[in-house]
Amino acid sequence: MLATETVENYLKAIYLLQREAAADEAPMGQIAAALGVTTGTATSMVKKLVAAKLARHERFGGVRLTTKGTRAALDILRRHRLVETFLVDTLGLDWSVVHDEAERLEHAISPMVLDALDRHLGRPAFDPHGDPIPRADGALQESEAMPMSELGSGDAARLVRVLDQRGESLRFLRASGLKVGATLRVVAIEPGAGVMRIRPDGGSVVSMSTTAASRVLVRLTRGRH
Amino acid sequence: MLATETVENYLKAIYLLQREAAADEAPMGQIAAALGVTTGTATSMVKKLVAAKLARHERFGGVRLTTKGTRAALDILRRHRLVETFLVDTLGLDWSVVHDEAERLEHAISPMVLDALDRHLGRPAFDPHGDPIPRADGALQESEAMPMSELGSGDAARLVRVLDQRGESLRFLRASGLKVGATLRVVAIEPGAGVMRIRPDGGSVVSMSTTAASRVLVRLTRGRH
DNA sequence: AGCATAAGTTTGACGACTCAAACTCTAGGA
DNA sequence: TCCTAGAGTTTGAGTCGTCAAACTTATGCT
Repeated sequence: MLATETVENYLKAIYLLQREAAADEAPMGQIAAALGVTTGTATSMVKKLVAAKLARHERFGGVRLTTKGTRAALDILRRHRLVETFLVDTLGLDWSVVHDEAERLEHAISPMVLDALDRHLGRPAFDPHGDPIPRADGALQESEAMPMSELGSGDAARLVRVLDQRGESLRFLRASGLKVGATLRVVAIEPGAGVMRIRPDGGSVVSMSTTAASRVLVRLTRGRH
Repeated sequence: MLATETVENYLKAIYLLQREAAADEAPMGQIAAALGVTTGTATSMVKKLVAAKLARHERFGGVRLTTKGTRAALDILRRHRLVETFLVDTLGLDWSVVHDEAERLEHAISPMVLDALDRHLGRPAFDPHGDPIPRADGALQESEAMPMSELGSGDAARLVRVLDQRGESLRFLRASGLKVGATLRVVAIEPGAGVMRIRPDGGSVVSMSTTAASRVLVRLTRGRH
């Protein structure tokens, strides 16, 4: 089906950037940045993906995966997220380190090992960061959630997903008692300072920038309305 | 410390061939065969290992790892065997398939994951084939054992290690009830035919060539003397 | 409209790993 | 001793993924 480890990385990066981008297209520069290569390198690799019918691209435009490319990207994402779940649930590693580890392991997992892993973990639907794990057939169920930054003062909510998976951010959240599944309450909002104050249940109040809060997704349990 | 996946594969192959070879040197042709490359390729890679002080080699001679190379090879072997143990013990895969899977995974395991895996498995000393797992410091304890081919008629023994790890051989052994830890008895030996007949405890008699039997190691529990 | 700047593309080169094929050495008969 | 078969080496070339640097296009500001 698909080829090298490098190709897998490009597909995954394009897939994720496409989800984020407004135009549903991944800009070449961001693909390059995501992979840590020069834009020239990204351009020539994308050319290869296009030749393999994994992506579409026109000169000076954005990159978009084909159905085939999307299917392959979801397969990689499935491997990545199952491996992360395994590293946290079975091996007990901290969620702030598993992303990088999974990045390496995801390419070495065969379908047989993947299925055994899935079974061992009880066929989980979400990984430790709350990201949905694509099913083997490529189905992906995003969970309903809103950015924590949109909560109002006094709102109570449950944390369901963390989008920013840099180790630094994850360590801050864990240290604050903000993990997936935790409930919390908005104590105060200071729009001028761009800061909100949050109290996780059973923890003490922490301050977060609105920007950081916008990358944490929650589900409202009791609104202020 | 060490470099690419390819280099790791060469080191592991040389280490294993060196153990087997009479002269404690790995012949170039066998290195090439083990890695599935031409001898020309092996020659040039070995040249690189020598430049990195991982191996010694003189023109038209055999290859021998340096202390540094041996240390690196043991590290890879540790990863390989721990992964195999994990695949069998935790994920429940059959021992006839885990070798190839571990071959891919061993290169993607970081020290942190390796240690977590080791802890999760209870710091095992042997893998599912009975091969000793090198310790993190490079210590390796070979178990005392003799080839099953050296048993005499009527001898009882426990199977402690399987050297031939091709899927075909392992499937035969498993189907016969001959797994690591099993006890067995030699029913008959027919030197002319080069065949011995074995009865695993709780199983029925199976025939094996002396050659195949020589690659199965046992510990005598009751001799015929 | 005109132009500077940011974004993307192309080109030429390189390192890692590989092969095929020509070549060289070693060792074991006759 | 000589010669040859087998093992090993060398050379030239190719693929993959990468970079640096020269070049092209698009965009947004004045």
